[in-house]
Amino acid sequence: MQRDTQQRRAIRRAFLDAANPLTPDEVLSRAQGVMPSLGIATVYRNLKLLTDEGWLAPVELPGDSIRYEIAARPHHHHFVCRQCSQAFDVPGCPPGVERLAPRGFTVDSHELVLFGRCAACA
Amino acid sequence: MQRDTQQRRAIRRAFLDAANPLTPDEVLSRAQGVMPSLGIATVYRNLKLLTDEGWLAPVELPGDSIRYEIAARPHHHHFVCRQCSQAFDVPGCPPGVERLAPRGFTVDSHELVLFGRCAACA
DNA sequence: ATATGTGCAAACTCTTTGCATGGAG
DNA sequence: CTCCATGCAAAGAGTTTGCACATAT
Repeated sequence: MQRDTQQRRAIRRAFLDAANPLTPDEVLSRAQGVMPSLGIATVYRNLKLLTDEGWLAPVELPGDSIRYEIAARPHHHHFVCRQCSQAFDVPGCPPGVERLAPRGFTVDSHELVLFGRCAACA
Repeated sequence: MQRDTQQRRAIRRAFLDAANPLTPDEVLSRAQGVMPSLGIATVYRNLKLLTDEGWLAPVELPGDSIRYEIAARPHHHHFVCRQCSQAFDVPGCPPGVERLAPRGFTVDSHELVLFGRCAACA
């Protein structure tokens, strides 16, 4: 069974407070605000655990480490700022995306990433 | 100035012969067919160099190492097979993709990745 | 002849794992 | 009191860099 440790609670809190997908490092520094002794290995272990559990979903955006976000969010995509390299959520999805696949290929999911400058870095 | 070494020629050949974007490792093993003494460090150095030159373009598909492809190709996207983890080119692009960005954000490029089973792994 | 390019090995970064200790139940 | 979870440090994977030697020009 799963224990409700301070570390795990701090990590979950980090995601609940975040508006964007977070890298392991971002999770570490945010969660250390509450739990300063937290180590990076624990972060990785919990990211894996919370993902297996279905609470987190991996967001594999190019360029950086893998990020994670709370799984129970509606379908959306991401914008990555080339300046500050933060990831932002983008609502919506272009229709008909799955139909681009070549004949004989089966699409089970897709990821769309926009690159550019975020409002703060513009 | 740039020297036309056997190694560099073997690396360029690997891309000219490939139909898909290649990871550094894939480049190494293909180019070693022609140049067996080729080392991975040389591959990395040349990938960087050919990219800076504009001959290659990085394709940062999630999940794996970064891949590269010849830059002078028409705009297209990619399909990644979850079984064999190869990347395939997908012609076409859904219209209006750039308009998904939030107000105040500037889009300079985008990447669309489809995931699933390729024809061979289906 | 000269300076760029290469191969090797060491350094680095990111992630995972082993092991003794700590804390939730 | 038990066992799962944590922290630390070491081990792995992928990538980059320093240095002496090779080679394209």
